This record gives sequence, structure tokens and C-alpha cells, in this order.
Amino acid sequence: MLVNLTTVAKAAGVSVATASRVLTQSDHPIREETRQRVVEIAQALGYKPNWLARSMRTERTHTIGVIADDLLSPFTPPIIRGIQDYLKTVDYLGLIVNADLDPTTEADAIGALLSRAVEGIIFVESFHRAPTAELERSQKPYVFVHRLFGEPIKNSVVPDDFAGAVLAVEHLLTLGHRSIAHIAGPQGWHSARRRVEGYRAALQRHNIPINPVLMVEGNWEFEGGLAAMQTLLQRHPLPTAIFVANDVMALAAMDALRAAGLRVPENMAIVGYDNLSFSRLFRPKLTTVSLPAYRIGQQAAALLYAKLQGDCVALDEVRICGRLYVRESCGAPATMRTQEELNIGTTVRHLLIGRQPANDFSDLT
Amino acid sequence: MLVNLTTVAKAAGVSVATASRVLTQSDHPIREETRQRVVEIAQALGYKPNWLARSMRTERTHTIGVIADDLLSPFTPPIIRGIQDYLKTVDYLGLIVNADLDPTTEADAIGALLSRAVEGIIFVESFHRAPTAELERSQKPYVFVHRLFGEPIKNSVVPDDFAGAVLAVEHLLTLGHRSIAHIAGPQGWHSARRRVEGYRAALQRHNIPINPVLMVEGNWEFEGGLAAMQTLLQRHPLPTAIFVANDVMALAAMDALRAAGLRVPENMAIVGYDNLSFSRLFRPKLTTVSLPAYRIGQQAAALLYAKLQGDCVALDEVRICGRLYVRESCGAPATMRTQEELNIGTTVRHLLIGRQPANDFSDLT
DNA sequence: GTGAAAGCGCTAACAG
DNA sequence: CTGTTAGCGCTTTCAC
Repeated sequence: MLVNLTTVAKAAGVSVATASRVLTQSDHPIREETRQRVVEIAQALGYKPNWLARSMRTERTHTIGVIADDLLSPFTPPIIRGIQDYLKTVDYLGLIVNADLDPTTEADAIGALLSRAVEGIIFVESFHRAPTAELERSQKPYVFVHRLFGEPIKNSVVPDDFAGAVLAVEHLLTLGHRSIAHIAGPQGWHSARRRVEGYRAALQRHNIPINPVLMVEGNWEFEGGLAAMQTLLQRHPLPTAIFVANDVMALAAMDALRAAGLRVPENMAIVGYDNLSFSRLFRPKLTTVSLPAYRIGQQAAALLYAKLQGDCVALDEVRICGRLYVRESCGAPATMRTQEELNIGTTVRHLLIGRQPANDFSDLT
Repeated sequence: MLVNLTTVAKAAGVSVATASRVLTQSDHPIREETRQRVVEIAQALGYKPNWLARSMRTERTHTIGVIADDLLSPFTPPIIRGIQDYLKTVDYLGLIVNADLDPTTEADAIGALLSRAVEGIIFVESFHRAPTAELERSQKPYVFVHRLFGEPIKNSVVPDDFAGAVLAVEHLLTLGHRSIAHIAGPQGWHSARRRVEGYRAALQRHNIPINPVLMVEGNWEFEGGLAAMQTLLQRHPLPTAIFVANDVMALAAMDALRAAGLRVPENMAIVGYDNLSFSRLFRPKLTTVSLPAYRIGQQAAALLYAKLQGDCVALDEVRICGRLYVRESCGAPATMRTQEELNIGTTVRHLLIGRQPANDFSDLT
């Protein structure tokens, strides 16, 4: 027993046209009394508009597509959550597809989404930089999120790795460290390079010469972190602190340190990067800079929505800065540990103004 | 310049009906020559069917809705991934919405999905057990996944916590342990209770009396695990092994053990549960039973799809058993560590037969 | 202010 | 085998 517009119109004794005008909040003039009646009847009958039919006419589906290269990456879920929470504020829904790090799958996904008439597409953690010809032809807007390689491009929202690294190293400097090592990510990755640049910039700002011998490249993984730490342990004198480019390697470094009979933070201060959930679980708890995945997702959705509204947003790359979470691995005094935010960098907030969703996952992961 | 059926039909010199029949692979008889021509023209013109229009007629959108109570839970992403990978094999897409553990939001989500004409709904990690009246009225099929509380219900796919616990304890027994403690989850949770039952059953099967003093309740969290371990450390004699109901508490237990000067696995063997990603990161690496989220997702999608096809699936609760991952925390010999699977329990596989997706994430998380 | 009617792109009777 | 035609539920001119 489907209740559609006709049902409502009949019950209210008006034409479908009128019913439609009332229920779509169109600006067409309607007598207040009529409006009242239609609204009530619709309510009473439990009328729900059929989106398919509506969309076919209006060409607006209130649905966007999200293509995630890897749903299982620790950053993807909070990004998607951010996207969804924003979309919800504007009454949109996200159709999420996994692309599996595979260009063919991705192309298929684009096709599937396009034929379902999504209004735009967000690419999450995409390894690719150019959309397919099909997407280009469709004229639908799209946004890249957390693009992993390559140079800045328009229509993308990414973490501000440079500012984050500065945050981390400034913290160590504030604590009095002057010999600070860096375990970097693989230099093929854009974010790894930016973190190195932030590390250098922070030291230079304090007139501390860069010591190449204290910079070791890891591979983001536990084993790589272990190896990098072994290398650093050969240095004489040892550095007093290490900025590690991600939490997993930081963990490994702490493990290697412990095996070598050194204590964290007493003998060595460690700052990680990412603020993955497990960084709170180890002892000592890891001090780290968050990769603000949730906020990145929100911004991406906001950007896409703005484009959908026809706001001619001509932003270059939007960078979102994480926060420093001071915990135990640097031996920072308890007072600093409650300090939540040190804002340096180029955080962009304006797109979200007036639309901040209720949840505060701002620095989730 | 939109190319629709009419365009194709005109170009091919046939009626829209014929074009439609060709392009939908309907079993209506068509002259081979005509078919050929239509297909070619459609191809050449880059014809893409308009899903909205098609769906409006057929009432089949090839889209199902997924409502996740918490997208940020570690189990949700692999479940969703499992769902999607299955759906892909049958050319469906999943519309994913977050319900935020909130009944009102959930009801809204159901409404949003229904009005977008999804063909069915999967509830992931749902705390609720009954669908809304609206969903009931819609007659659309639905499936619960990894339901967290309550008794078995139809249309649900859940982890086999009982069998998993047996797996864990049997492993310890095989290694020669006879005094095995259990740090349990909060007994308000169905899965926590089932894991306790599995623990008891395994011991009883070997005629080992249950010692209530060796059973302590935790709260799933790190702090709870710490407290539980402190309690166990008061026991004389100490047990020689502990089955901990989840990985986070297992981690905490190992921490407390280390603080007390005891070594894992030399002085105490530990088995966890869940196989969360970080369980491989700690040293010693945690031996644990997986919560087969990915497979659960697949099964749920398979079940829903079967219902969509009208296969009258009248299964009760479907239970999926995890696997034991033998790593370092029990001191098992190297030969056992390569042993991948010990199958005990009630794993249900038949639904997936012939449709196993290519990926093997079978025990992800 | 309100209603009648056209039509979005497609599928499925029904004729031929 | 193929074409004509009637809608699916909705929005939107265009009349009144």
C-alpha cells in the first residue's frame, strides 16, 4: 500500500501539482490554509517522496559517490565518517565503493556511480591523480582526499604534513632537546618528504644545524622502524630525541630502544605521527601529531558540496593541520599533557563555517 | 548531449522497445542481425542506461543499504569490505550510512535509504534488535550483522564466540597448560558470555575443574585489563596461562605482567581474541583468535542477496568461526606458528559457494 | 492560487 | 520478430 503524491493530493482534495508545491517547499504562492491541510495529511499518511521519481525530474539525486582506494587503511574510516557527517548536515548520502588500489576497478566504480546519477565524486586516499575520461565527460565535480603521491593539485584536501612535523619538532625543542634525530618515511611518498622538510625547517628556525647522520629512512612498517633505530643506535653521541615519521615505526623504535637497555622517555624522547588508536595503548603512551582524517573528510565533503551549489570554489590544495597530542614518550611535564592544541600552520576552516557537525572527532586518527 | 534509448533506437533504425530488449539482455526473441546492430550503435554512441529511469520501472535498484552503528569500530570496516566485495560479484552497490549508536539517527537512516529505494538493508554491529515499523511496512528484507546484545535471532550473522574461545583454550591445553585463567569481557555482552562458555567447555572436555578464582571480569578496555591482571597476580599459585577475552586487555595484561617482573611467554602464556591489527605489532607478538569480520560481512551480503532472489532462506543465526593465529605469546614451537587453521565449530560456508570473491581477507581483524 | 497536462528515460503489455 | 503505447511518481510549464 504505497502512499504517493496522488494519494496525498486526493486525500487533501487538491491536485498533485499543489501537493507537490507544498511538499517541496517551492516558492510558488499557496494559500496558507491549503498548505496546512496538505502538510497534515501527508504527515498522517506517512508520505515519503520517491527519490527516484523526483531525481529523474530534478536531476538532483542528493547522493554523492565516494571511491576509497583502501577501505582497510586506518585513515579511510575516519575520513569517510567526516564526509558522511558533513553530508548529513546538507541532507545528502554517500555511495561508497572500494577501488582496491586498482585503476581498472576504480574506472568501473566511476562508471557504476555515474550511471547511478551521483552528483559528484570524492576520491579517498587515491593513488591516481587524473580522473577517467568518462568522469571528465560527465562534467560532474570531484575532489581528491589525502592524495598520496605527487605535487599539489586543485580540488584536493590533504593533511598538512609540513606543519605537523614542525609541531612535533618544536615540542622537542621546547623540552630542551638540541640533538634530534628523524626516522623518515620512504622518500617516494609526498607526505614523507613534507615531514622531513618540516623537521629541517623547525631546526633551522632555532639555528640548529642539520646533521645528516641523524636522519634515517624507514619504510612506514615495524621492521623498517626497527632497522632505522638500530642504525641510529650506532651514532656517537646518541641523539636525545627522535621525531619518527609515523606511529608504527615509533613503536618499533621504542622496542629497539628497550632491547638496547635504554628507557623512554628518560634516555630518549620519542614523538610519533598519525595518532593511530593504538598509540594510546602502549606504555609509555606515545606523544604524537594527529593526521586529522575526520576533519579532512569533512572539508572534502564541504568542498564538493560548495561546487555542487555552483559556488565557484577555485581553491588550490587545501591543507589541514593536525594537533600535537602530548602524552608520555617525551617526558613532558604533566601540565603540558593537558594542553590540547598548538596551532601552527595553514589550517583552513572557513568552508565549514556554520556547518560544524555536532560530533567532535576532530582529530580522530 | 545525452544519449538515451531513443537516440540509440533512432540511430539503429529500430523502436525503443527493440533497443531496450537488446540492451537488457531480455529473453525476448530478437533477430541476430538486429541485436548486433543495436549493440554496436549503443557501444559507438557510448550509451549508458539511466538507472533512475530503469529502477523506477523495475523496482530494482541494484543497491542495498548498510547501516553501521559505528563506522569507527575496528570491526566495521572489514565487515563493510566483505559486504562490498560480495555485492560486487552480483553487481550491486552498497549505500552506507552511519547510525551513531543512536536509535533516532538509525530510524532516519532507514527512512533515507528506503526513500532511495534500496532493495534491502544490512545492519552492522547493531545494538538494536528490532527494525522500525517503517522498515517492517516496506517489506524489504534485512539482515543483522554482529549483533552485540541479546539472544540468537533469525536473519543475523555473528561471530562464533563459543568456538573461538574453545580454539584458544585448546591451544593452551595442547601446550601442556593445566592452570588456565580467563580475563572475561563485561558479562552484559553476549559475546563475552559466549567466550566464557567456550572457556569452560574446553576445560571440561579435558576434565579440568573450573576454578572460579581464576576468572576475572574486565571491561574490554586497557585499564580494565590492567586491573583484572592485578587481581590475578594475587592468586597463589599463579596460573600458567591466561585466555584474555580481547586483544586490548591482553595487551594490558602483558604490560602488568612485565611491571611485575614476569616474562611472556616464559612465565605466563597469553592468548587474546579479535586479531586486531596491532596484535602483530607488540613484542612478543600476540597469539590470538580472529574475529572474522570480513567473512561475516560476506555472509551477510550473501544472505541478503539470497533473500532478494526470493530464495526462501530460513536460517537461524549464522555463526562464523574465527581462526587461531599462533604467534609468540604462548611460547608455541615454531612449527605450530605456521599452522594456519584449526577448524572447530560451526562455520557456515555454503552460502558463498561458487561466489568466493578473489580477495583473501578471510580473517581480517 | 490552483489545476490539467506534458514528459523525464525506461520497461512491459499488447498488437500485429 | 518488431512496433505502439501506457505508465512508474514526480515536477513544472501553461492555462484558468
